[in-house]
Amino acid sequence: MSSLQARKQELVRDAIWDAAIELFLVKGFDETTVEDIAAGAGVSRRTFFRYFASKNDLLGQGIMEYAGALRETILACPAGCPATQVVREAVSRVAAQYAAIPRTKQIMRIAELYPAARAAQLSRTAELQELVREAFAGRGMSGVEAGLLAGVTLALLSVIFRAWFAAGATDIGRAVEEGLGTLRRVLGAG
Amino acid sequence: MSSLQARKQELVRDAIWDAAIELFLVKGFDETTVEDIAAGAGVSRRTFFRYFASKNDLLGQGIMEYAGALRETILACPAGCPATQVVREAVSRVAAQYAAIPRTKQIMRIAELYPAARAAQLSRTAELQELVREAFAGRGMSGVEAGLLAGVTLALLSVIFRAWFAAGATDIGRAVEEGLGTLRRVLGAG
DNA sequence: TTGACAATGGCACTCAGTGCCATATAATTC
DNA sequence: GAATTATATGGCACTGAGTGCCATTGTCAA
Repeated sequence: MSSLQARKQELVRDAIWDAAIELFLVKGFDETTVEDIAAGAGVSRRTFFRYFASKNDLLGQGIMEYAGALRETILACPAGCPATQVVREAVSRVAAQYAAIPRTKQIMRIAELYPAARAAQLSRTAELQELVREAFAGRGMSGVEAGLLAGVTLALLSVIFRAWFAAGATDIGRAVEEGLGTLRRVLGAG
Repeated sequence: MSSLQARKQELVRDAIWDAAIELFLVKGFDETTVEDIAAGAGVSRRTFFRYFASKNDLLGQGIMEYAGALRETILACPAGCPATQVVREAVSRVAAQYAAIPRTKQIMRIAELYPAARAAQLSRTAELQELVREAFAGRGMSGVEAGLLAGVTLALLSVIFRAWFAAGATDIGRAVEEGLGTLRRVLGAG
């Protein structure tokens, strides 16, 4: 399915995304209207909404694109696989994928600058955590286990991205191990 | 500050809240407009926005009312206090407080029924997690530790509320212990 | 080339959210 | 108790988000 239409759609989607990020960084998130973005991308306002459900969706869609991969990774681990191993694989894989998207850093920068943008991203993160919870529950875990592991998984992802964003490059596999180690150590005492 | 004005404000706030919950449960969340709520509370649309920043705020304000208590509990623990103890106290205290609010169950019911309402609540939960993270960081922890503990804390709260909502009453102290135990067990292997 | 199908643009509409100002009600002062 | 000052409210008007509808344009297949 790489027809001319599909490629044009990808082009338009990218144009919208680029125009939006540019404007967010220059004018600010709240000050940029959908109309501005559409104009910047050379497209009508109406068309914008055919690609993105909302202005916030511009920030969240990148996250959600990999929700499926996260879910599959969790469900793909063999039945007897210990929970930490599942978390390890899921976090490593998704972090690596997400870090590879060029727009990720710019989006994190925008979220860092503007509270409304940060709120939009946090909202998506919470949504993603729900999906992860359901995936863990699908592995035959109790609701409590699934909920806690989902929390741990997303917290790890968040911590890793924070480090990755702050320090430039990060060895993601190593960061996951350190995070799990920290968690064990902190929870172990008391 | 329990003047006549203050008591009237409380009255109006409650009237709006009650009207909103009633309408959400009867008409549905998306189908209920701010104008409906204002009319139901016997107040103008403009006045609604003087009490609540948005329709979503009706669902989130209950959560955020206790953000301060959560933060203080975390910061109040003595310096050498182990992290699990901090988490234990924070979760226990806030869970008990939040469970005592009459509207909590109805709001959870609404969030259960309507995706948009659930999204609004999740958004607030994520916001709360940020505050908790900052509180842990304020205890002199590393960013990684703070991020992970905040994730664990909110996951525990979520799990406990889920149980509390499903099963009617729950021994919150016991639930916290079980949650922490589950977490140690699950993370210990592998 | 023609006909089916998808993408786009433009229009109009509802609703959220906000600034502004006039009015009414409470608190304060004399 | 009357006058004055704050504060809460209501109404109005405005911008912007998001959506349904339809005419138009461009793409694909026969």
